[in-house]
Amino acid sequence: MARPRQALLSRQRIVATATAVIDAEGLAALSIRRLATELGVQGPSLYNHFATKEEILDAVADAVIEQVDISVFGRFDWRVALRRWARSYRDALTAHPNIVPHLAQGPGRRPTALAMADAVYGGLVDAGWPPARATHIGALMRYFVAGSALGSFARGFVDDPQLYADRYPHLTRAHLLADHQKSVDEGAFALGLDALIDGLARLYEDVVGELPD
Amino acid sequence: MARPRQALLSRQRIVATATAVIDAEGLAALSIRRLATELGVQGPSLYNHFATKEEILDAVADAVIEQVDISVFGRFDWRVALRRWARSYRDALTAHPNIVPHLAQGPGRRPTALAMADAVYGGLVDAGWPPARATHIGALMRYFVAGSALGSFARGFVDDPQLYADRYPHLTRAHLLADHQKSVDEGAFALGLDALIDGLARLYEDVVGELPD
DNA sequence: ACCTGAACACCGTTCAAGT
DNA sequence: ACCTGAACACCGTTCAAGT
Repeated sequence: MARPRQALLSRQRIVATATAVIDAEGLAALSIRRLATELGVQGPSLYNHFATKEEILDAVADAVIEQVDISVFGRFDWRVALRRWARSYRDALTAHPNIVPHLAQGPGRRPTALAMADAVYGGLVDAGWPPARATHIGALMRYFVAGSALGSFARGFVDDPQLYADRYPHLTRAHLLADHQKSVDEGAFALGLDALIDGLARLYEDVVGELPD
Repeated sequence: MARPRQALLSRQRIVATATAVIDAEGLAALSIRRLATELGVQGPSLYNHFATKEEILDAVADAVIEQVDISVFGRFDWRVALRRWARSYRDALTAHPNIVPHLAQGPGRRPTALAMADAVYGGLVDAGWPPARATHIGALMRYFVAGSALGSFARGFVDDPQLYADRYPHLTRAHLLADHQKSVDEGAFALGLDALIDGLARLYEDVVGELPD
């Protein structure tokens, strides 16, 4: 074949297909050859569009973050903005949980991830938070959201009553968790988000005080 | 050589060496052949002690969790116990951050991880939390702690002033974050832990009420 | 500019052969 | 019981050769 008159590949198509493989079979299942097969080309062709596999994973991660709604900062009270952003952030990550370990390494040079960090930090500083606190809040929210998407808590428990019986006196019903995966993880996230924002709002009143309107 | 009269390997020695390689060079650097070389044997020898590489990673993960102090449950007020456990949990994970993505997949069949889940859940239920809430609290604490250890927030920002200048108006000082990695991550964790436990304590008073002594 | 086949130095795992 | 060499089907990446 050599070079076709119309390019067979594009960065966008590569990223979309990589995302589909990672979603369906996990990070470990994504190899260059496998991805190439899925795209109808040979492995080395991909190196015309990305320098390394790492660059492909970065592009997948950034495309996931592109789904996060950061328009809330500046438009709503910081408590409301933080809550809506955290929900949107979690929704984006739980739609693609297998890429979370890669994405949680930080924004690096990924433009969408940097734009998100900029919006969050800027929103908090504009709301009156001291810069150091704004950094901490951005960090701790990422801890909580990334942790919640990294692996389901409920699915982490094997569905085998024999495993828990006798040995772990309080876990006698843990084998049922997997059946309620979604509501357990959702309930835990909701409770943690409430507690976090409640705790931060109380601190805010001490640190920043009520601002005159 | 064939079989030596004194076994060259033991599960313990394999786990210790695997942990050292993962700590020093990351999860991706740990291959069976590399680990075998480090242990002075050939690759296939390891399969006399572990059935798969996955089992080795499970053993590394469980050894990390073994360092977490779960003796606090039942000995202290649940707020104090939760706080001390979370700190100890984070200390254990941040000592071995590269294994966190594996470990955060849940306890599976790892005995130490199951014992920890049992202690946390039991401690909360004994303190009067309804079972469903106790599950949620165990989950959300894992989200926060695992997220905080998964990747440094501060190190996630590249040390390159040019990257942020102009493009990200609020991140003009982000290139300095890496220099303060430890205090940024520690400050964010401390703030989040305070907010979480404060928020949960307020809920506790609504849900459980004050118990007579 | 963009795709290919061949090649390099790697993987995890199996298995028969040794003691 | 426990270590070995050879082998299998894989990896990510490079590169000269094609159009």
